[in-house]
Amino acid sequence: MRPDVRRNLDALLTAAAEIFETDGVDAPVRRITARANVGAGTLYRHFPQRADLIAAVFRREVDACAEAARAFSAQEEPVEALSRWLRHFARFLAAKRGLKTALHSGDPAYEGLPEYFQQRFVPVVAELLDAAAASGGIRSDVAPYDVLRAVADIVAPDDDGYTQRLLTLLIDGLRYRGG
Amino acid sequence: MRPDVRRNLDALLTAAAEIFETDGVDAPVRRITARANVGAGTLYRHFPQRADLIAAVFRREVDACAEAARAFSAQEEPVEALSRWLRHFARFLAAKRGLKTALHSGDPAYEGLPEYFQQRFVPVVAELLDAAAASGGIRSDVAPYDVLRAVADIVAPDDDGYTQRLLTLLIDGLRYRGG
Amino acid sequence: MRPDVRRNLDALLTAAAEIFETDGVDAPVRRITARANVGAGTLYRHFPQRADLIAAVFRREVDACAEAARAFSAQEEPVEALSRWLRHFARFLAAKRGLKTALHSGDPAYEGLPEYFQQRFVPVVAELLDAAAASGGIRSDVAPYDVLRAVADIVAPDDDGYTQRLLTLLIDGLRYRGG
Amino acid sequence: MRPDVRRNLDALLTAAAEIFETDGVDAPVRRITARANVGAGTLYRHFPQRADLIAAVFRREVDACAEAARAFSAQEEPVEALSRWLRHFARFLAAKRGLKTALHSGDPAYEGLPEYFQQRFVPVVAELLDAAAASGGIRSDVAPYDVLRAVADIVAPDDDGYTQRLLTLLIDGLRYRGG
DNA sequence: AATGAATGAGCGTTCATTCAT
DNA sequence: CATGAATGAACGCTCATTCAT
Repeated sequence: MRPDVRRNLDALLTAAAEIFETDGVDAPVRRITARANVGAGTLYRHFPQRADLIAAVFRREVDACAEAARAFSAQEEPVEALSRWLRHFARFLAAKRGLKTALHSGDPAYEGLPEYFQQRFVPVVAELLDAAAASGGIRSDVAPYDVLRAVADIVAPDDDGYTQRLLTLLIDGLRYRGG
Repeated sequence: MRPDVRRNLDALLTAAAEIFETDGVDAPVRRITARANVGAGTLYRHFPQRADLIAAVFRREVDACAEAARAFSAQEEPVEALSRWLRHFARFLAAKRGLKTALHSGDPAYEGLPEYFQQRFVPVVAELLDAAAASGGIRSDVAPYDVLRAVADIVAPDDDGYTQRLLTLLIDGLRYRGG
Repeated sequence: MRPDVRRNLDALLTAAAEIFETDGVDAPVRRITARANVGAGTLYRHFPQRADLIAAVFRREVDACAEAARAFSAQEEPVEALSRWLRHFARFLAAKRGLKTALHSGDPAYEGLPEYFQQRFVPVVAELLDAAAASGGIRSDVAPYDVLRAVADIVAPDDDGYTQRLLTLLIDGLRYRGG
Repeated sequence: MRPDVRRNLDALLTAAAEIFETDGVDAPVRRITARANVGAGTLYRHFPQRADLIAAVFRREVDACAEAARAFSAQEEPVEALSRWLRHFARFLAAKRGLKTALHSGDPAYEGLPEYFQQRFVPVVAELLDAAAASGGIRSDVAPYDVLRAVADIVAPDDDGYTQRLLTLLIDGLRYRGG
């Protein structure tokens, strides 16, 4: 990859990351290109769909977030590992203004985005749930996707207290069994 | 209030209700005024903020939804009454395309909207929670507002299965108590 | 119609006529609105399709051109009347830069335009052809539409000599009969 | 000429021919370079003007079309040879989407194009006209260029019926003499 | 009080052309 | 010589809001 291309790509990803942080993921395209000092065409060349840019911007962080599950699994007992990681995942989402909305918007501009995130995160939460269920700490009839989506729904970037309380409630729901 | 003013107001509310149902609450203003056979200025006179129109449109239904809690309380035991009403409330939100998003969007156009809904619904859910806690069916350390907001977060108009499963999980979380 | 609306409409039609003359009928919309000192929306309100604007701009002139056939019919013998009017029609088209191309472009922006022009002109040329054929001056097996289209094809705004020579040839073709 | 240069040139010509066939002669440049697996700069090096590319692409076919006149002249009597060749020429143009329009568009991108085609075709039609006039089958006061241009004007790729009828009329015009 | 025409900034997107690599 | 990434002006169009009528 040519160095100037690399430079432009980096500039775009950096600019997009900053803009996404402050303005959310559906900020005007022009703001990103302006910040990156790059023509509009350059952005469209690298990221024909807005979803492609979002995915690219968050890919590393997504991977890191997914990886974190291993550490929790290794260090904590299963239910605690699950709990920790869900909170970790919530923080991840909270930092991405507008991502939550985009994920379930149905807007064609975001096509492919939910799929990408699911592919990465569903296995992670599935494993955590299985381990916790195997340990007898939670019930085993809850789908990984539901949990993932629930956390995404519940995240409130501006109200961490609420998010934490709801996560507790959600995990308690997983712990609850009939009786 | 002059009769023609009254007529215009009614036309606007009716039109907006229909448009909101089909196109969601951030449908173009013009579609509403066109359907109501009313000038754009007339709408802005009565509802300076889009939130005002939404609140007005849904006021009656909000009231009805809140009232329904009484019936549930009278007919069911406390936890069941709570559960029933939360599902009722979820259906109410599911029917209002885009309302959920608008409620937490932070968009200045929707200023005042969350407050209005809270004023009406928080007391309702507070009462249901208190009764259920008093009966020993659920714990007592969960804030009404949190529950309300959680249901709004969780509602998925196009995926009732998910909504129902999550409501179950949420209520189970309320039932869970430490041990 | 309110006077300001009338004024804007006039400004638009005048501006469009001027722009069409110099830049052709697919000049950028913005150039027209700029010249008319009018917002883009105003143009779109009155003329949702570009074809609508073109039709409106040329309507009066189209009518005048069609009407002219009467005078020729009244004053000249049939074949001469036909000949004169075809040249008149050619001049009309020559003055409308790009109209010819637009008429047969298939571009959806020009939808409805050919139809409008045909509706107006086909009867005119049909009558002229019939009269000329009745007088024995030309053959009777040529379709009005073909003649109309042929003239449109042949018109060369920048080369009146060519246009005139070809018109002669075309009319001679009409005069020719087998032997 | 270096073999790689030759290869690129061939690829460009082949690609352009295919694209012109399907998308017309003002298809985006990029589509051509992409199909040829060649950089944009390579195209611009060889064909600084779009017209240069068009001329190069059609050169062989132009030559073949011009050559065909000889065969007609040899096999048919003069007027018939003329008639046949004009229809042949019309088919040639009809197959080149957008060429007709480009020829008389005045667009600077097509600069030089008309000249190239004239150089090749005018002598051909001149000879055919002369022969036909010499045989007494047609008049002798019509310029070759006019006939050529008229055919180009008249060609309608999507309406062969019209094209044929107009060609007949045109040739009849040539046959007509005063009378 | 009501109208609804007008505004015009703002959007996403395309594409001929240039020029660093 | 060739590449192909980058440019960036230009386009058509939308729509919340204002304000002359």
